[in-house]
Amino acid sequence: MASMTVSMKDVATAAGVSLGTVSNVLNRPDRVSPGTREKVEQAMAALGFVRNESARSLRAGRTRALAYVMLDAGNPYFTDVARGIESAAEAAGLSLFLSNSDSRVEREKRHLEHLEQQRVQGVLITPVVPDSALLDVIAARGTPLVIVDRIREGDQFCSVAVDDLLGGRLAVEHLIDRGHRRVAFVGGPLSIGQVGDRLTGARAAWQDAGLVDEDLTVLSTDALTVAAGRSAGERLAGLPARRRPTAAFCANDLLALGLLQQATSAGLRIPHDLAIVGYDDIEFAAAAAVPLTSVRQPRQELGRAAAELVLDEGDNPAHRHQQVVFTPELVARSSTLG
Amino acid sequence: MASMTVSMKDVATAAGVSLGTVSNVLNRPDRVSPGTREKVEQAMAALGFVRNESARSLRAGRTRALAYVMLDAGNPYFTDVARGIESAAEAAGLSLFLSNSDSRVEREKRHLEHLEQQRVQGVLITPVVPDSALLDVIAARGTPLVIVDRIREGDQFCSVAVDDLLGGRLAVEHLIDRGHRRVAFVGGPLSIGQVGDRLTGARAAWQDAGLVDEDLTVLSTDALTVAAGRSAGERLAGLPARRRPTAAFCANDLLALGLLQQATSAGLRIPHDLAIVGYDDIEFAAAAAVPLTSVRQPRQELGRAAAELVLDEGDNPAHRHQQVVFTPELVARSSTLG
DNA sequence: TTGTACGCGTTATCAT
DNA sequence: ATGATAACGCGTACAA
Repeated sequence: MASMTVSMKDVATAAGVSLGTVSNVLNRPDRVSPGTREKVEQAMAALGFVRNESARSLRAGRTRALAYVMLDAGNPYFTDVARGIESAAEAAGLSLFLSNSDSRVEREKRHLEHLEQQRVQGVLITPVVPDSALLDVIAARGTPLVIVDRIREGDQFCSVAVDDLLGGRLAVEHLIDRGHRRVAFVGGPLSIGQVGDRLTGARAAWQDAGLVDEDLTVLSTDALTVAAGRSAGERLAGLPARRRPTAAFCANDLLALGLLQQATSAGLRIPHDLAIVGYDDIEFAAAAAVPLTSVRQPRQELGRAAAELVLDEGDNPAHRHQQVVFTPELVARSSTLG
Repeated sequence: MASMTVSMKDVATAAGVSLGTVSNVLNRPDRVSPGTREKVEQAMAALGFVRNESARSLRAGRTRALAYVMLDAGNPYFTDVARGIESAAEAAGLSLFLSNSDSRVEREKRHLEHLEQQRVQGVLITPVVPDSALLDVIAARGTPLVIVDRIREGDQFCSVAVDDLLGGRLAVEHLIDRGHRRVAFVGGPLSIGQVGDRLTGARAAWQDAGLVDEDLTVLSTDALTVAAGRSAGERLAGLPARRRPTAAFCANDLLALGLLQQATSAGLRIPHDLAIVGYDDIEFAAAAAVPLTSVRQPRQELGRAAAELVLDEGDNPAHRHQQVVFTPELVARSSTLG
């Protein structure tokens, strides 16, 4: 109905007090006598007064909000990270704006521009391309910015990530322990830092075990999705059994699930014919028909730590940029333990 | 570095023009001569000017943004709906604020209050409790509000949903066609409208086929999650084979995946010992080791339609509230076709 | 074509 | 304890 908007001035008039008093009721209730406070509060309720956040932000110079630009909202990994961020934001009395770049640079750019215009207190982002110049521009202009899930060297900003070299190592050491001597690394594009690091860690473990490079083959994929996993599964299942790797280490769980599904439907038994290790340990990993061995990352903690870093950068003049690295953990399940 | 913020006034000074001219360059570029425009644009670039959205919104009386309050950001179903909303928002030149109530009323309330304070142009919401009075209050105060995934009768607001009665019917008719005569409905809490409707549709199909009520048992769950599905699976697998239903219709895919996993690990073969139908057809449904038969909902279209309704309500004085109902579709896969 | 001035709703400072 | 008033940055009507 009433498209008319109620302002503090209207409340003041209705309550028969001045504008300043209404403001005091809202912001320093102790500075106003119980009687007038009561009057004002009743007027607010009667008129349906709603604070105008735009005006507050304008006055304050910044919004009471944080923002997280997700790389892929469809990936439960990132929604878990977002949960961690939100819990920290809530504790700080801030709201959280979520947006989704969907791995596309132009969408990411659009979101970042919007957020800068909103004057959010801080931006958390899992960037499509971590060394995008836009990030530096934003940070240079004064918006606290933290990179999530990716380490960037240099002192330009803070970042939080999980040790992907170690994660790759854990996965492959586990496979070697289980007796595998021909392993495929499934993932891509390799230009994605996480993917490259996981592969590097995998190779290091392989070499440390004295195995030859050729037996750790790389099956490169276009994307880290279930569909890409399926197509990798086709390629793998198409190989003659003698040359086929006995195990696959996938750069994330979505790939692993796609691979698992395709391999199963091609008649391979998991883990007997093909063992599979995923990465991220999303909830669906444990729920797969063959529960998936995976490298678990402390997602919520990652998000919380990131949020605390932006907040510190915004509030603490003595803030120093830092790189926080969490430690992953292997969770062994049926897909390798048959 | 520079925590100093650049305003249009600064740009005007730097470019040697007046504030109004800078504004014109931004909002009506045609009303300004190429020469001065050039000067102003260079000044903006040099100073790193970023428009202040708070000031714009204050002036305009509303934000250039829509908001979607999701019921469960961890459920891919809702992120797909969000994608549809975003595409419509983008087409209208608006940004989209995503928030997640996580099925908790107090979180939903908090988000709604924030959004009202932001003066967003419209709120889309999949509510925890569809008849919450808060929704009416917000609508009454003038914020266009559309209910997503739930029909609410009465003319208070618009809503978009998928026909859950039909969906339940499709699922059970399919099972009857496949020869099943003892079926379990798995879902809950039944107080959730969608769940109740799907059950009602299922019962209708059951009765239409002349089957007796007792053979359509209800396995009630606490939540629509993978974990709840697993525990339902335990209960089901615990029944003696003679009494056990030969098929389960789950109120959503997460339940179905949990059930699938638990039943498999309890030694049941899918679909031979137990056929399973899910609901939503999320990507993981097709990717399960036994690909899941599911009832598909047009998620992106749902989101787009909802967004168009809020926009219409905001822009079109002749707007009339309406209830849009989409039609679901059964996608048959191995979990019932074995 | 360009400049001036006012108001959007809020907060904070300064008087009273 | 309360009231008056000046910003915050922007958009626009109006004047020049």
